[in-house]
Amino acid sequence: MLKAVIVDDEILAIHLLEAMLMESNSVDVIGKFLNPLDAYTNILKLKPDILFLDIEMAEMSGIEFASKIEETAHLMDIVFVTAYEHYALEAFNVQAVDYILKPIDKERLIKTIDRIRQRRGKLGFSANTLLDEDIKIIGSFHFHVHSGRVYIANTSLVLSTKEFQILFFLAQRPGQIFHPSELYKLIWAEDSIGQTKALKVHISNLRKKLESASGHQAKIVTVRGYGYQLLFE
DNA sequence: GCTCAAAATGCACCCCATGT
DNA sequence: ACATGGGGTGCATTTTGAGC
Repeated sequence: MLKAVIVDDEILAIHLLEAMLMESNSVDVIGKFLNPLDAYTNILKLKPDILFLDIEMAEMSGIEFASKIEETAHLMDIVFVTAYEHYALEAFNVQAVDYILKPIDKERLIKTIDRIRQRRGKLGFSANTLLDEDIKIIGSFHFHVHSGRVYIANTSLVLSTKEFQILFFLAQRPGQIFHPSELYKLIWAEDSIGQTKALKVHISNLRKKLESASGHQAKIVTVRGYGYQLLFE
């Protein structure tokens, strides 16, 4: 049974998430906090496996909270729960294992829990194990967030920062099509203002690297007039 | 802290594919 | 045939990191 702590400044959101976690029969909620400052002082004692964290809180943002937690010796899997998708990249920069949008979909939550359990099983670590780097398994990819490396089919892919961000973003949403300007905005966190040439160059480089490493296990497909999507074989 | 080299990123241009 | 969208290449600029 995984131990979880929920931090959210809305009591209803906490109750809803707690109920869903209890129904999953695989997660035990050992702490609930409305105030992130209270949570911070207690979380090191509780030593949870998973931390469900709201991003938009009055006293301290979830991103800021996660950064503070990262500085401690105890590593836990952080799952951000928010109503806003634009926080996604920032969230993953602070070791988020997953990112769930409100209103929470129960099946999506179960998948997240399963993935965390699988990951912990694979890596063989318990709640108090210190990892060298955070590994996120998506499809046939293993993303090593801290080193910026990606492993696919036992082959290591060396990517630049932007290439990693693009691939990481697309891999989390396989089959979903993103218009170049939309993708640019999400990765660069600013409007492309019609300038997506840079993105095209990175996509081109990624394709070459993906093909040499994985053959056709995963590829970035252009849907003419609509955008790019990542497909797994 | 400075310098220099390497890597990353961005941009311009050209070519190709597709739709009309 | 033409217009448009997309991909590839080469070069310029910026950023990063190592060495001193």
